[in-house]
Amino acid sequence: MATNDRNQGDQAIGALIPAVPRHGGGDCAACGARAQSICAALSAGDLPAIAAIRSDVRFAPGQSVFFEGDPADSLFNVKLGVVKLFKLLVDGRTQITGFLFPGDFLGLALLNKYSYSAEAVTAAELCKFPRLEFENMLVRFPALEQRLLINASNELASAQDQMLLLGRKTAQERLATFLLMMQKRAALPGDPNIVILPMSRQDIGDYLGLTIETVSRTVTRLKKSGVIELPDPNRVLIQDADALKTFSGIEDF
Amino acid sequence: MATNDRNQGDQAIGALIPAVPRHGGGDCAACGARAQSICAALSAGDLPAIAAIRSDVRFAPGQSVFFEGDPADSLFNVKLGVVKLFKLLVDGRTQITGFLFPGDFLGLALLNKYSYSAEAVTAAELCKFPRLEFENMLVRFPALEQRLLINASNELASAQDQMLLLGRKTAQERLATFLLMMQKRAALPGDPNIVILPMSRQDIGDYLGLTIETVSRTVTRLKKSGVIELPDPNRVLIQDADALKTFSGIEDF
DNA sequence: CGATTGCTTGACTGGGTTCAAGGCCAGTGG
DNA sequence: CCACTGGCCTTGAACCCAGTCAAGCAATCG
Repeated sequence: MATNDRNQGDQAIGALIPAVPRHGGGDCAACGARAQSICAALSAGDLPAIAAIRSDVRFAPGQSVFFEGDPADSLFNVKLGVVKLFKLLVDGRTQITGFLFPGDFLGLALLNKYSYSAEAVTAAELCKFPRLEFENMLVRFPALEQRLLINASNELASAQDQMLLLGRKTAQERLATFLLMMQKRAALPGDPNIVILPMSRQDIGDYLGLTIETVSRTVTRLKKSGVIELPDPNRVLIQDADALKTFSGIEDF
Repeated sequence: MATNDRNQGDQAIGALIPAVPRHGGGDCAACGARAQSICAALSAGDLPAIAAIRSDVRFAPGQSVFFEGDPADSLFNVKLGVVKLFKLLVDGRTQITGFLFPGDFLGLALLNKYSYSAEAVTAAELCKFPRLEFENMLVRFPALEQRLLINASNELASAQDQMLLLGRKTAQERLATFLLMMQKRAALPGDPNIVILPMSRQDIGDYLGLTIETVSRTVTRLKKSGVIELPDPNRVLIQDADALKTFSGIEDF
């Protein structure tokens, strides 16, 4: 069993940068995340319609985007930075269900309540859509709804991978899988073998169902066995990708 | 770490009942699963269109519906019985990602490959749709696609609950959560406190990330503490639902 | 500079796994 | 009718991987 009763009050930090939206943000044509986001389903001609309902919101590291149980009034696209989604048990044990990168979508909810919490890991900028207006867009642009379904299917497949990891993999297999996943999503442009870990050891543990100490020890073991190097704690150099793949339990990488 | 190298050849049993489809099955109006299935999104007038492309398939307990990696040519609705979805590691470790009951849908896939395996737990009857024809239906009936998206959102939410369970809950909390979940889905009509467990202890373990022995021991402990009774191994009488809810980590039950 | 924060390391503990045996029941065949 | 068999579940004993508790260390910041 794993208990994490670290304090939960980080969102106070965020108050430094009040997440005030700039309205009718327009200019989706210039959005760096568009090509990777659900908005790619829209033609250039349709962009103004969605630009009219959107706004930008910024978050400081540790600042909360929304809490589990909040009324799900908004949907978001990550434009910049990294966001984590997580669920809590009453005693503070935390499970991070995913890390979101630019282009990723969040906010789908049942019964109009978010079923998980979302918090900025790094400084982040999100594109925000009011729920009702967004739902109108779905009716108007079926391609957008189709894209959302594809999106949800992808997430479902990753969720199942993650269940396999959490239910059956060893600490070393979990770390290896995680590093390969991060390599896919956050490799340094220029050197695909240098992976940046924007999140803390605590976050990695909460994502992999491990404690911070086990994460640290396992990373050290991978380092000592020559599979990876650690120029600094938030940067991993993958020395032997094949070994990592073998450790990870080989899905498809 | 958990290893399950039980044999995988059960589908031979299924050969006794060759899963031969009865074609153009028609008669969706009489389908017992319709109200709970995605087909509820269609009006009575639209039913013939989908009836024309569907067929019925039957499976014996242990018989495989499809394997991870197979070309995803078909989508299915469970009409009768229970089906399990699971993923395997190379050494045989198994994670069941979900149990499906009548009305549940399966088969959404990326890149035209199933990303998990599906197998009948009990004798089961499934309604089968060829992929291409089904996709045409989605274009023709946007309400169906919308329903599918809602469906996927629901599954995603359960998947996140399951990640919390697998990553952070104790054996006892997992079992309590599982029994409450099964009560919701498989309570005996007549007495909502008698829950039928159609799957083996091995399946329960593979779903909860535990070994068969831990499942057995934990069930015994719950029995000894008076929370449940076991008339027989596949039937649970819930004596103290509140205690179960407390044990489970209380989500929303 | 002391204090704080985040990461690492060490020693010990413990919950769940592993290994092994035994019980129960349905099906089978002598 | 009963011995035998094989599945499935339960129980016991020993072990081990990851958790817990507790320092220690390095970088950052008032």
